[in-house]
Amino acid sequence: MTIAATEKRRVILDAAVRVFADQGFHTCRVSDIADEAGVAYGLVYHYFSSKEQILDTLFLERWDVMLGAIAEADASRRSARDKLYAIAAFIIDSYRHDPELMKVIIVEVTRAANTFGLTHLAKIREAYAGIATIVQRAQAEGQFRTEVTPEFAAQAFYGSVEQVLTGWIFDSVPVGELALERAKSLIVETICRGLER
Amino acid sequence: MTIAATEKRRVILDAAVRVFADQGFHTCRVSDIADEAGVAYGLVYHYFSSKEQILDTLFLERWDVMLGAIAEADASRRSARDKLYAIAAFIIDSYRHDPELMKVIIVEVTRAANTFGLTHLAKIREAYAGIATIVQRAQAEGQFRTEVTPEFAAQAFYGSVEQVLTGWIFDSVPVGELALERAKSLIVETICRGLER
Amino acid sequence: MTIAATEKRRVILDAAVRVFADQGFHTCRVSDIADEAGVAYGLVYHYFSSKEQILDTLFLERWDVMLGAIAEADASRRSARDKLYAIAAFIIDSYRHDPELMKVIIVEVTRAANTFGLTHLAKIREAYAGIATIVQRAQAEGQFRTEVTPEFAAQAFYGSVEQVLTGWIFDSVPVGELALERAKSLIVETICRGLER
Amino acid sequence: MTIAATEKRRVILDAAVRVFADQGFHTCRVSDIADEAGVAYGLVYHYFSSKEQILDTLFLERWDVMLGAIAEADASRRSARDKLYAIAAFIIDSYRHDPELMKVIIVEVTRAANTFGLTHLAKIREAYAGIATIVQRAQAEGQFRTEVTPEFAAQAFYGSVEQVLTGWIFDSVPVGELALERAKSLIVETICRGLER
DNA sequence: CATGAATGAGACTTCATTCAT
DNA sequence: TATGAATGAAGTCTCATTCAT
Repeated sequence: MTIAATEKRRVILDAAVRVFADQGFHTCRVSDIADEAGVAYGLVYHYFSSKEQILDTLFLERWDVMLGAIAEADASRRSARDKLYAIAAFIIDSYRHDPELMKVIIVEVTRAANTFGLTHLAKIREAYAGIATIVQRAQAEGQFRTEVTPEFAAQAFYGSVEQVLTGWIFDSVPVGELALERAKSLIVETICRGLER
Repeated sequence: MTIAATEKRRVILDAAVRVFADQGFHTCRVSDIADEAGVAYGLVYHYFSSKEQILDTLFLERWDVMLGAIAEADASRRSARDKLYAIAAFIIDSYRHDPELMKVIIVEVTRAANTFGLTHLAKIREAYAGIATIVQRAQAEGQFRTEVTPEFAAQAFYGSVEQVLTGWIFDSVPVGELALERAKSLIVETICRGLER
Repeated sequence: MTIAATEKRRVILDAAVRVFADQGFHTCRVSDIADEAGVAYGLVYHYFSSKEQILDTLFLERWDVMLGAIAEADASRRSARDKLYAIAAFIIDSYRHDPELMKVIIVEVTRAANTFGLTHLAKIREAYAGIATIVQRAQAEGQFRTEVTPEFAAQAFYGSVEQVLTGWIFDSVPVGELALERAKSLIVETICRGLER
Repeated sequence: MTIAATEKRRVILDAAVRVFADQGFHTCRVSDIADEAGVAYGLVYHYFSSKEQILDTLFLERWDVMLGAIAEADASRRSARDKLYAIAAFIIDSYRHDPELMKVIIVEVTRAANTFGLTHLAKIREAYAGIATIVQRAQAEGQFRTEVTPEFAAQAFYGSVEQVLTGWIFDSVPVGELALERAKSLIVETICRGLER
């Protein structure tokens, strides 16, 4: 595959992000993506086997990075609170960096697990599992209380973060830098105080 | 409208819950609903103007009950923690009573706000606002810390609850009675400890 | 199914015969059939699940009649020559009665077995088998020589008939009544003289 | 044209035979041929102007050889029966030598005359005409009866041969050497006895 | 109220062919 | 000669919605 070829593929993916974010996956047409990318209709099918596979690709590209971030946080020698902060920060910075991509991932994949026959459920759960591991270690080391199961805590934590992002995504007002930074602390503060001894 | 007529309408709505829960709103066909309800194709359009309106009806029916529950909790003379417990309990009991309906509401409406041109966004936000009011009062009365804004706290609280439900919804294993009960306490415990002074 | 409904189905089938005969199965579009039938595009798919299923229906309808004719000939108390004459006459009269339908069956199904994954091969072979049975009986009774296997003779006989029809099908000149009648005798005469003692 | 170039052209033609025989002309894609030949997509279009032209080439290459064989048989000083035997033998040996090519020619061209706008009809009829000439001479010389027209006899003869080949083509069981040899005699025996005085 | 036949716009996908390199 | 990315017309099938009965 030549460099030029790869570039067109990227152009299509980037266009798809904008189109999915703007119109929604179900509502948009493949031709909208082709138009947005400035390429011929058929080229989309040269690189991707279906509209859904474009979404899959976008999701997996990004989600794998996030799983990496979670694993990295877990592997570090920080406190559980700091680890969770790192994760919240990663997600929120992802949103800051590319809000459209995060919108697509959350609205069309993460929060729409039903539609695609639960294709990505296993992958999504890896993230919950990674967070649960962090909680579990913190409980074992006595930082966190054991009343709440790690899995449950992970759900609560991730749910809070995603809900906050969802709020921003559908807000008419753009989110300021300050709000983004504060959110990191507030989520972690709220959840961790609930979990800590 | 005769009683028989009303009954058929109800039969269609109940069938729609099962079909939406099973196949998803976008994937299912109107004829699937008619088949499931055991009525003729056209009768669906006698009672509802579109497939979407069926979903709207299901959502609004239930959501209004929930807004009532939130308002009632707010109006009561209990502690903020007890109020939030009442809300979490209401949502979880809703799931216990009719998991398919809750699945539809969460997966197809609440978590899919993008798809329907944000139709129900305002209505959904009323719930957040109701919860935020409770938090705000608790802050004013000194029960809750003021570091976290009421809106933010409401998002975190609601997000946790919904995320836990989502976990159940996509779990292959049915949730036991005990787990349902425990979840109520755990969520409130986790979040309120984080919010309380 | 009401009578009217059945009629529209028939109208579509009859239109399909004309369109398939004129343009060929692969070349024509479903919309051509709908147009020829004077019905809406979607109605074709109301009655048939695919373009191919229309062809299947046409073929099976007619072929079953032919299998009946072969079975009837076999069951009769006539000489083998007369039985084969009856079959040749049936096929040729089928062509006389509805040349377009026979063109479609021969050109698009019988002689195109490859295209449809050999869907109808078994059904087609039933006809050969029926003819072979007639030959076999004639051999057992001493009317026919045993040098040629019944299966082989059946192929030769059916092949001759179909080839003659094919000639007519692609002829620019329409075939006269006389030629049709003579063909019956000539085929049987030629083949049976070869088979008889 | 260099030798290498010619070779690639041949490689593509041979690959096309396998692909057409396996998938059918309409079902296969040009890229399937390129893949099978192990050449780049575009090279197919360097040597051939269209997918159809590949089939045309395959057909004409082989058919001209057959017309030669028929002409040769006609020109020889043998009996009509021996001439027809020579033709049947040539066709059957063609199948023995390259069954896939014969399958393609019969299934996709000879028996599918409709599809390609009757492109090759004239060429195909040359074969019938050649056979008819042999019959005609035999009638003129008193070897064959005159009840059957030469054209008709040619159709019956060719139809029998092709039908037998078609049987082999779609048989799951490979045909033995003996069966191939016997078929030559049986066809000629059956048809000529019917034609001879 | 009830039926289900009829409508037709719309979307995805395919793939023969072209063309720049 | 050789490559394979790029093009875009064309066609099948779906399905929400309408409507005559």
